[in-house]
Amino acid sequence: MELSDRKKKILQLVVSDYIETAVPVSSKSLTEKHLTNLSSATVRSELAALEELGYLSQPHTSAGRVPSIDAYKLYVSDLMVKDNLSVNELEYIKKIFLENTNDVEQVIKQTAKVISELTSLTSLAVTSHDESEKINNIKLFRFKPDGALLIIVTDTKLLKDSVIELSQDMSDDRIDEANVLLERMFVGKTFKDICNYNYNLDESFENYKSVFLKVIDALKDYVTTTDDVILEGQDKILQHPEYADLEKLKKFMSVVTKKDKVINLLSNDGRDIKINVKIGTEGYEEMPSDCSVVSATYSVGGVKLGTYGVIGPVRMDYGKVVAVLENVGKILENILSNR
Amino acid sequence: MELSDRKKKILQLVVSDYIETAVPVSSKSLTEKHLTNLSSATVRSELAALEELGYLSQPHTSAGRVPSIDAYKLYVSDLMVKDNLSVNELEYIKKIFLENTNDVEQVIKQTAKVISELTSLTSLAVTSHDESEKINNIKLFRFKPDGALLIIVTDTKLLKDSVIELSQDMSDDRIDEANVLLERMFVGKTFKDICNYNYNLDESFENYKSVFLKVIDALKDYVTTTDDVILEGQDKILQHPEYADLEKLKKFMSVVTKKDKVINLLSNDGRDIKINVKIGTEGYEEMPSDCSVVSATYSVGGVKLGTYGVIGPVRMDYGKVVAVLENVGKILENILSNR
DNA sequence: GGTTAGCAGTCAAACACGTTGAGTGCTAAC
DNA sequence: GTTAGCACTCAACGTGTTTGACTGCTAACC
Repeated sequence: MELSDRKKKILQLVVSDYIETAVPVSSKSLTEKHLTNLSSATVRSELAALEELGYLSQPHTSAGRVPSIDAYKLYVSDLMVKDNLSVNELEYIKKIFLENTNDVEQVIKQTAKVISELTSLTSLAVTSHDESEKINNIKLFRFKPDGALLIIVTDTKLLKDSVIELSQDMSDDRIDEANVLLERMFVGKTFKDICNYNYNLDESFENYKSVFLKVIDALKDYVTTTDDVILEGQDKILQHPEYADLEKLKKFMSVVTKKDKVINLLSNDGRDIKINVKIGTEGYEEMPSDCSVVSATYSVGGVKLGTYGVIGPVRMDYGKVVAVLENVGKILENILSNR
Repeated sequence: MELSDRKKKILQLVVSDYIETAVPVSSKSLTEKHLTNLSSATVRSELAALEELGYLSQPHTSAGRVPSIDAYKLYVSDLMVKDNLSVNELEYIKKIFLENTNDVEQVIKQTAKVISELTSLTSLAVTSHDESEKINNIKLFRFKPDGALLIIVTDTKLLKDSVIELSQDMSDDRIDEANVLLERMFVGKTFKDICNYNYNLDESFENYKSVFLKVIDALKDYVTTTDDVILEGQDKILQHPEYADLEKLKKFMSVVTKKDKVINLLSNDGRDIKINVKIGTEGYEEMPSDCSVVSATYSVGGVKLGTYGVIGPVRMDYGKVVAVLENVGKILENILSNR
């Protein structure tokens, strides 16, 4: 059933008021603040109708109304006005990304931090290990007698490195030779190619066989390894009155500090949408039910960079959150692709 | 004034009981649990004496006794029995350090995590940028047309890297030549040497002047840059009843997430002791006063690795904490120096 | 002198109760 | 369809009251 325009308007006011104040909204406050041409009794009957439809509920008979999960969903999809970020906020985002755009780790951390700061919510991030990422540059660098650093630069121009053990008899010359071969073999290939291809290292590799096997392992590791999870602004959750309860806080923290659970929260169920809003975390055990997660996946030139998002009370400022996620994504993608 | 043996014994029991239970200890519970050959009235008069001396206090007249800051100090310096870690715990520590002993960042994180896990407290770490650290290996590695990675291996065999911008006309050959010069100039030198020495790059450096200046800047940066701060187990604080109060939690979080404040908390006031115990964080503004910090500085071969510690309620298990810090340090230093 | 039993005193915590006021639903009139 | 008026509900708050876990004190005892 389609809601009348007035019902929509009232529902929108209730949700946005409640998001702002965290207090059940009463018919009186609505007529005083927004609907000055209506009496509270009229609004009351509309509210009763909306409650009948499942969009509102009362904590107790003599309290105002609180939005239901369905109301939030409708609010996000239909009723909400997306925020515009202020010039200051946009400048702040840009400033953050001016430095350190080489180190993946740094970029992710900074991104998560910006998002957390601007939304006043705890932010989450998982790095994507995109199989279709192409290798642009690869090289071994000996840093101690029995160890070398494998440095990989990909499409997105972000650095990755890992340590490779060397056998004792690996001379510097042979590392140089190995580097030539490495370049020939892997530059221009995607991680997927490498995983699928079955390298049979013939006699020309004789001298480097063990090193090459380790390099291939390391490359495969980038794809199969469990994703990195970053958490920023854990303290932000304390600002929200719904988490004044210690038990809820504990639940929240215990989920948010567990890698696999976070990955689960940020998954977008295969749907290919830019911004993913999960209202009410039903189905996520251990999670307090009045939690929402809003996430976005960023990519550069078709290669996924990672998924970023925020987690907080269902009563969060979706307009602002969506605006922040969109803008951070836009700016980040811009900077990374124009290097 | 020196305490009688019995007073010491009773004070020790009160502190350890309170640490365990978080409940003011009564004369009755002491005679029931530990001092079965004394009556509660006797203990009561001893408690009254200890209160007179400033070691104990009562939350209210009809409550048991709670240790004062002075009592904790005496407990740590004189009365406490240091814990022995279980075989399982020792194995757990060793296992953690088996991998990733090359990447500084990883080592620090893991160390902080182990400490947090074993003590059930929030752990803090600051990396030391020790001026006296010697450079073992240094090399530039081009990873994109206008950028190179500067890789430095030090005495402690831990990797450090930073990105150096390259001018457009820097050929690969010239990078190779620069690397030869870099090695000649910096290997065997300490960061201190480099900071103090005034490099006047004569005509033989003509081609690399700009790169060298950048490298020198990067090297100096390692020393002057503000230290990295790591935080682990922030959620652990929720387990302690003294932080059931939201305001305290906020204060705690706001300090613990601020770099400069953490560095301050972990500073050892120039005193050259292995384990530093700060009981009651008086003088640290914004910090709830009933906080303690226990920290230790780890080093390998005379080079400081960093300072690690825990922060939590004054009522923490000092015996356990000290044992964990000592053992983690021993094992870490061992592993790193025997590579 | 140190130790103990007994007893009066204190006070937080828990519970019950009354009051208040912000909110509602319903109804009758406009 | 809208509104004023009124009875009703119930969380929040403040005020007793009771309970029991402590203590300090005192007088007797070893």
